[in-house]
Amino acid sequence: MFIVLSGSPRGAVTLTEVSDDGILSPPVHVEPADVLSDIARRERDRPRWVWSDTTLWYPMLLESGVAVERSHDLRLCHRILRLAQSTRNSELAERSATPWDLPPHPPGQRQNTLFDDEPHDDETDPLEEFLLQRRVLDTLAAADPGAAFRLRLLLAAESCGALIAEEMRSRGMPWSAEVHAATLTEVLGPRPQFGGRPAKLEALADEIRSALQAPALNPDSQPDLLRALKKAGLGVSGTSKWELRELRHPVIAPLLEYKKGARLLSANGWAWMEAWITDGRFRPEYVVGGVVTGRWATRGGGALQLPAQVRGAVRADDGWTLVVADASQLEPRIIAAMSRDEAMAKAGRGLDLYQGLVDAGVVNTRAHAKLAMLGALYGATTGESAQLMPKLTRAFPLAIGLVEAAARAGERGEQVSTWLGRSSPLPSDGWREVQRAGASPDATPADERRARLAARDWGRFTRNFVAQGTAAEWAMCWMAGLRQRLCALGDADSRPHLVLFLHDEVMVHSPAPLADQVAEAIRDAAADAGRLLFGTFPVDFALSVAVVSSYDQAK
DNA sequence: AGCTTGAGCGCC
DNA sequence: AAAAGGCGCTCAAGCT
Repeated sequence: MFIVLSGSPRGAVTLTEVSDDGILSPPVHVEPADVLSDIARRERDRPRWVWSDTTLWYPMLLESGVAVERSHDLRLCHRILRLAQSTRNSELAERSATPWDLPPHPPGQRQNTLFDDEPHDDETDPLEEFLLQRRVLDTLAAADPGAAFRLRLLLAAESCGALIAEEMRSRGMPWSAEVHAATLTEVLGPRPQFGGRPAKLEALADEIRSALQAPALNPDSQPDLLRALKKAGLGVSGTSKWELRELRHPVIAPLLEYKKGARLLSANGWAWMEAWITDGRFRPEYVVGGVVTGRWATRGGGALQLPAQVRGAVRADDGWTLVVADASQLEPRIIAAMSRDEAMAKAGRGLDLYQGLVDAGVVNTRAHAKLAMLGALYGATTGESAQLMPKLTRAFPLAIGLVEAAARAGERGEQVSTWLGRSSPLPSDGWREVQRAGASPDATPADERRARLAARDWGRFTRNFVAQGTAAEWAMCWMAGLRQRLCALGDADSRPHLVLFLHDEVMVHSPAPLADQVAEAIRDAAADAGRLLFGTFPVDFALSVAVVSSYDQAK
């Protein structure tokens, strides 16, 4: 059963029940004061809540301690359906753009008036949109039941992801400001009282100035630094650390150390801490579906790029513990399953698929296995990685064939789709124009070259899209299943809960005595996700699971 | 003064 | 040694 919510999250709300058969009950009007209790009461029947945008509706509920089990996020689902190859000719895809096509609202601006205005017109009415989406899926189901099943699974997983994102933000990641501050002081020196560089960083800057004999140098200025390096006789084209690392000169060591410190200061320094840590919690804003492939993004805080340096500050509360799990070599296992490549699945039977490649005699070393696999997933064209590719192709023709086919499709300007049916965007008009010019009878060699390079670029993108996007689907199913299992553990006020999701990694903050049960739930949910997507195909989704008191102890 | 762009580097 | 997919964030530089 579905309940469609329309109106404004903080105002009066209209609820319409829609049965699984599509029968509508008369709409019920609820006054603002009664909305929370009404939703909480109806949640006992475990409906799927249908609303315009989880980020608009769910925070209000969570603030009042109301969690919901299932939802359908119309905006996220619309974006998937609109682009999907499998619903290509549907009434939804053929419509001109509506407000449902808008990207997620900009940072800080959580009130989106587009869906709050009352009354809604047909274009913005949540019930209309929901019925439209149902029609599209029903039509697909009649033509291709399997595709409809997978797409519905994707929409449910995406919507559940949106719930989880808000729940994680509501609980927050446990963060010790004391540990973080101690790390900063150790690396940078004490926090400057009146701005300026911290002492240890300033000392390094002085070392750099004297090593380069440039007393006025500001090491933060790329052009200044580049000029000074060249003047000191170093043949560099930029100031990046991977170029500097190769040089032998007294300035290199302090310069690299300076860069590392300066990076820590600007990205995760005291200012970051003041902006993002409150009451011992880090609450980043996750953007579900923020990446074209279906991966999540974040807005502010950089939660998905926490450097190893500061991970020690993620610490469980007293009496609690962190259960951290990550899927090993997820994307290779995904392409093995998608292509039904039994040989590659067999190589991934243990924890380490790369070692499995060595044991199967495909390559000589683990490092080669990793390099070759990354080349296959990202489309390496040169270097050692590309040279290893033929070995992979011989050993795993199905899996490699799958990513190669995705690359060729992209080069032709076609869409590709993930296992559950999320489709890649079409290339831009500019790209098509470049292809047209390159194929024209009076194309110059430069035109042809430009077309070839652009085609290859887009092919590398579509190649990676199918693997990265399907991996994201597996991860969302994993996490949704885990969330369900965690609900059955502990008491309401001491329940293990997700606090971090990082593409192929999850972290659960758990009462210490429940850690083993949480670890088991994580493993069971991973196995479930594999079966949900790929049925009985024998591919292992291996996990490494660690029970730790702080994040730096994982791995 | 305020905006965009590019370099650089952190994560998967 | 760098490369090759997806991102976010910050700073300085360069622009209006």
